[in-house]
Amino acid sequence: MRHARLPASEEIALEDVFHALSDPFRLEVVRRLATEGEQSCQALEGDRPKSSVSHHFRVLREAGLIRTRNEGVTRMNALRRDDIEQRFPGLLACVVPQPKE
Amino acid sequence: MRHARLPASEEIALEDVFHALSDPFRLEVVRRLATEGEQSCQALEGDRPKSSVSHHFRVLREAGLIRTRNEGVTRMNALRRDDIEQRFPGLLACVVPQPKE
DNA sequence: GCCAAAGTTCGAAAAATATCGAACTATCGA
DNA sequence: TCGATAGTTCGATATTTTTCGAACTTTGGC
Repeated sequence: MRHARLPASEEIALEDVFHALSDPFRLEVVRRLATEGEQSCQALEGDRPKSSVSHHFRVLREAGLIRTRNEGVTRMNALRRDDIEQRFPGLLACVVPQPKE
Repeated sequence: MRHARLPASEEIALEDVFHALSDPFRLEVVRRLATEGEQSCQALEGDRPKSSVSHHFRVLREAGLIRTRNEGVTRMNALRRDDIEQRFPGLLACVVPQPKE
């Protein structure tokens, strides 16, 4: 993999996180990763072209919200739950529909 | 921006809040309103021209983060702390340096 | 009434983002 | 090795935001 630009937990910037989450598509992606666990890109693309989906995943990745790993021919995207929680405690809880406890 | 001038608490949209907070100047304004209480616009303007400051306060207002009232010839801006807390519990705590309690 | 102070609005220009097709890359399976 | 699948990258265009000066509004003081 060539472009792995993945900020370390301490490097995650609040402005970047907010910017990433200010787009409805990206916000929905984060919510689904949170509730459904890791997903391929195409599992979350709506009717968008691949290049647009790829762009949004990149924004999420560079903001530090998700991590991507290869699995065969697909790439699985996972929310960096612990890293985000450690850096900005409580933030994810505002974003994600609360699971019953 | 999606909302009219001063959204009611229930109308505050998370995307709008995130967008408003994704700008460093606006994030800093929110932090200062949180720690120092209500302020006039000019108390928070840096070296920016008035029209730019006014623009940023408008974004914050339309996102539902602040409320503005007239006081003589100045306008005082206050964080809508309770409204935000009610709508998105815990969000402000991520943004604002925690006061010692 | 006139003036100054504090913001707002307008309009144009600059900068940042988003969108989308086409070409490219990497991996798997036959 | 060939073909298909899943994404990425590139480049060009479109849309959205930001910036800033100038003109305007509102309020208070004289």
